[in-house]
Amino acid sequence: MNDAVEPGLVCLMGPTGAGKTALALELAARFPVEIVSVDSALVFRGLDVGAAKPPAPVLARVPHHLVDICDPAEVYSAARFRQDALAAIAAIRARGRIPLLVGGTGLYFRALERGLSVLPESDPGVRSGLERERAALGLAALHERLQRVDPESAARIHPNDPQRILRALEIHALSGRSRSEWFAAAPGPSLTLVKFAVAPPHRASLHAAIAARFYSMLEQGLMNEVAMLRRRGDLGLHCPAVRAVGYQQAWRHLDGEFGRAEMIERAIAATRQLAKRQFTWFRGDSDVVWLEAGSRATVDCVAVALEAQHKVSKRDYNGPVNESRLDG
RNA sequence: GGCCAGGUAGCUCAGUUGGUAGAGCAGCGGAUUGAAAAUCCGCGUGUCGAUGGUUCGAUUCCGUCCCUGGCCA
Repeated sequence: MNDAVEPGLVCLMGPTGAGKTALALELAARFPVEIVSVDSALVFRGLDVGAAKPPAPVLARVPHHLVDICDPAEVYSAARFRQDALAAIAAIRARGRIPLLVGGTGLYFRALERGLSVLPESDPGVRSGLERERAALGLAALHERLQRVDPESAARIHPNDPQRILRALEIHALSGRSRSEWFAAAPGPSLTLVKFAVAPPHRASLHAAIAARFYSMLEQGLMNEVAMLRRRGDLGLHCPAVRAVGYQQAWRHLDGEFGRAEMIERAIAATRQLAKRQFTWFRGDSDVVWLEAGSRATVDCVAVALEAQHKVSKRDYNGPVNESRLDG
């Protein structure tokens, strides 16, 4: 009714290994869709087989956004994601095409949907200073300091959670204002998402798929990929890219921390744990529509949502929609 | 075949001077505001190998048997 209202963005969420990519590609064959990846690992160049990145020919055939946009030495973030995703979505719509958001990073979906508070960006200098203090004084001392500068955040952040304690202190050091003061301001504008989540019928089948997929990653050259990253010399376990599931375990194995069999066991377990945390994000969201991976009904269900989008995009933008894609 | 050491949670093991047991890992649930595939929090009933005996009471002590590993034949 109101043309100023953006149509809801169709999202495909789900745990790693559930079959989101296959579903997205099937939909891309039927609709003028461009995929916006919502995945904190796919952004990194050089993380390919281990991150289950779609292979190059697929990326070439179906437009993908927010894949291979960051060097593994850099730190990507939810804030950058929000900015990049909004730009990609606007560009896709301007082309008269339909953005399809596909991924498993719950925080990124939330950042899009609810917005983020305006906060000072992380600063490597301040961060490493705090890391040194942590090593010298201990985490408890830092939590006590947070208690003084920002009691509200200190109450919310567990004393054993170094990442959040350091970030809260960083915000204060950078700006002189506490994290909770920044949070008090309204977050950026929210977006309407039409959310579908895919999952295998049973946890056991997900676990089996995860294990099988890791062995196939090894066959496809995961270790070579990691060796390549190591050869650069500027990466390490402190890099978010190297901490990614599978890469981290391979890296530590090559450091001599444990043998190959243990690496495999740890990597598969870490993947299962990742999938569980992803479930926690999506389950907590009451307006997610759950679909069974790989079924005909699932494809049709998302297709209906995209169909609605397609009408809207034609009406609102009247751009150069490629009709031949429709019955592709 | 003999001797020795083991058989306790899905796995690796601790423990009970006799009152039916607890860690790590795994698993499960949760949190999640510029690292999020990260970071953190919570959750522990298992014929204590089997079977007889002693005992008010045995996973614990004793006997026998089974299984595993090592050494000796």
